[in-house]
Amino acid sequence: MQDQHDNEPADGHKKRQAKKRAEIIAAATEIFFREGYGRTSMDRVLAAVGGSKRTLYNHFGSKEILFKAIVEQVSNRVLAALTPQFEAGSLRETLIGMATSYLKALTTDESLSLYRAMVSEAEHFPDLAHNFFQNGPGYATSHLADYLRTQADRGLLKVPDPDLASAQFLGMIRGNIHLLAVLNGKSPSEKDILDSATAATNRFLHGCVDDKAH
Amino acid sequence: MQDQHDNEPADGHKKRQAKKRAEIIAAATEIFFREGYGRTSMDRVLAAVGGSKRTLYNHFGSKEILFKAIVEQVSNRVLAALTPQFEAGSLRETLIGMATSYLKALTTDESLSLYRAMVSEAEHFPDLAHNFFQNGPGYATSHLADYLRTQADRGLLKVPDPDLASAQFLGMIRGNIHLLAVLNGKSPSEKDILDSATAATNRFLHGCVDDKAH
DNA sequence: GTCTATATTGCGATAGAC
DNA sequence: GTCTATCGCAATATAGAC
Repeated sequence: MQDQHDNEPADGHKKRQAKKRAEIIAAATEIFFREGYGRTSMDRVLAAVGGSKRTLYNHFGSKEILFKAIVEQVSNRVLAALTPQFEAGSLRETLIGMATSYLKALTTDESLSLYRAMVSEAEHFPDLAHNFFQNGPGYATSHLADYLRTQADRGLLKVPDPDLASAQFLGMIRGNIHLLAVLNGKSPSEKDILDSATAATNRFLHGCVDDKAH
Repeated sequence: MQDQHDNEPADGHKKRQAKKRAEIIAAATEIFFREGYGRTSMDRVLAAVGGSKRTLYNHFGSKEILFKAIVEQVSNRVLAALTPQFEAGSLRETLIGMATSYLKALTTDESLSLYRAMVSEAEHFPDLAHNFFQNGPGYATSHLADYLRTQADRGLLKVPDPDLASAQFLGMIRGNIHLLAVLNGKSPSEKDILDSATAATNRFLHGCVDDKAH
């Protein structure tokens, strides 16, 4: 290979670099989220991914940088799934479907790990914690609020403050299920999720819907 | 037997020991909760409390033991305050008062620190995490459930499953306030707390109360 | 590989309580 | 004076960031 310009690596080189980077992140993610930031050592990461120390530090200049890269990558996977998805159907059916998918996304292994990491490291990585809230729970709240607002405008709901109502509803959906999963390290069953979603929707609606039934 | 058994040290010695123990715990609590378990070193604790390493290890044989002692002590202070307190008054007033005191207790600096520590270390101290849930959120839930059950028996509430309703209500009270406080590290204002408590109660009641008003 | 940090222990001296 | 808790300092061994 005599010829490629030294400053312009060919695609193959970039690909190899990207592959290595992905391998490091994949291996490190598992360790960082299982052991926590403090207990995770770069040596341990290196042992898992293989290769040389030099390579590891060429990709990620420090432990903090590696951690941030991990969080960013996992956030992109996890937080998008938190956004409420509305299917067609009655108001009640829509809310139950949304609540189910929200609770399911929230209790994924990866989601629980990210939550633990953000709560643990909020003080030392305030920017990560801030982004986590904005793109995760915060975005889900305001997105659901938009839906509630449209339904309120149609007279189907009585919610003077859609953002507040949205946060209430999401909080009710989580109930104790989320915290239990966080502390126990195991996701709830499908049945628990569906039950909680249904019950939360019923209680939320019967407090919001204009109840003129005699 | 003119005096105490030879194996039982006199009161003065015990008192000095107890004082030192309290000093260690006080200094260590601040560091463990601010820095997290992993980042906290015994040397750092020692520098804060002063004295000798041997004394530290005589009181607490290891870092883990010290951490457990801290969690136990803080739990006793914090978790008791989480238990819903019911004052006399109408159902609505009672629930608002309960919600307010619950949310206030939940967003204390110490309560937030304990929450972070338990979430962070749940995997490595599963017994602590289990006790935390049982004596904290779990106990609060079942205690409120008892109250809801009595009100339901009197026909004032329509709650077929008081435990579920209790978890829903408490989740609604927390809304996003608790997570925001956990991630930001600062407690919400009195106004935010009272507003959330009132709004949650209103929504909860209008979904439970038998709404025959035409 | 290097250099620092860290958990844990040993031991003789000291000071406070009886 | 006799306990007993504490102190100060050194040492060991291991791990960790870079």
